[in-house]
Amino acid sequence: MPELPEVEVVVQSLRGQLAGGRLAAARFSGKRLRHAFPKQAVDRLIGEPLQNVTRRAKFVLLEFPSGWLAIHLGMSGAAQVCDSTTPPEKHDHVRLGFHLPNQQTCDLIYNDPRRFGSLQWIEKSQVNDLQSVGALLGESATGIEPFDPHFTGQLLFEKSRSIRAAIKPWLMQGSTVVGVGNIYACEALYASGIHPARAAGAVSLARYDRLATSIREILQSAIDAGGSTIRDFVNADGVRGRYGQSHQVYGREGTPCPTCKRPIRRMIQQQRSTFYCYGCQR
DNA sequence: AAGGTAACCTGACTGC
DNA sequence: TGCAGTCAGGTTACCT
Repeated sequence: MPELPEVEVVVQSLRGQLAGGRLAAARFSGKRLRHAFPKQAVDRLIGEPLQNVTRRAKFVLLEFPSGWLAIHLGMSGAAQVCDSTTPPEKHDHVRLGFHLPNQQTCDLIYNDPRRFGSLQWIEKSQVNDLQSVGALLGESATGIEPFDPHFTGQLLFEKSRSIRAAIKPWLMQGSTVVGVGNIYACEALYASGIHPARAAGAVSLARYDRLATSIREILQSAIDAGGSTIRDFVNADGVRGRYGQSHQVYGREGTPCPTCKRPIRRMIQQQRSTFYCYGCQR
């Protein structure tokens, strides 16, 4: 479900709805997610104030005085804030009850049919900045944030010199730049005219400059549009994203390329669909 | 050590 | 109506 824009949209709506809240209760379905649910840590969190909601790579970070509760939405996860009386639904796995400043209460519900997502706990004592939080969460969260001013074409160029693998799966790994998943990798490569199967180490600095710019612009436009909804993405208010209407190649196999009118093609890389224009991308 | 593959899951959709 | 096959926004353990 979520790449960086979708996660950012969820973070922003959670931040608004949970501001000033204090964790009051936690329930877990018991079903195995990607990682074991950190039950002990979450139980100890009860009573602590939620200080902030932020994002690192594709993780939603709920910040408490003692650490971060990191939520990953996997492919099909959703984090929504509901009234405490909202009845449970199928695939609800975690329910966090909050007391809000105005004497109100609400529940943050984590629902995930495929269970590729997870909740992990990062103790603040072992970590001092968000960069190291990412490193503790996994390989896919080790790269630079695309909106960090240090993310440039020059950086992509330098990091890619010894890479013979295709540029698209290399980008998606998250060890160089984080948050670029299947949709936005396809879109950004199309926007910068780079063939997704080209070896990462065989792309020039000038083209990496264009790619870095495209990545930032496309991610920002997607955030502004509330994210992409392919089938089921909703933000924490249950609202769907509108960026899907702006996809130039993703999910558009057979339709004419917006630039040269040749049909968009689909191929498989690392078991993922890649959409591209064989005329415009070299 | 880089790079490819299989695996983790459920649900929606297509075609016979 | 049903059944089989395909596909889906991600990540990582495990091969070569």
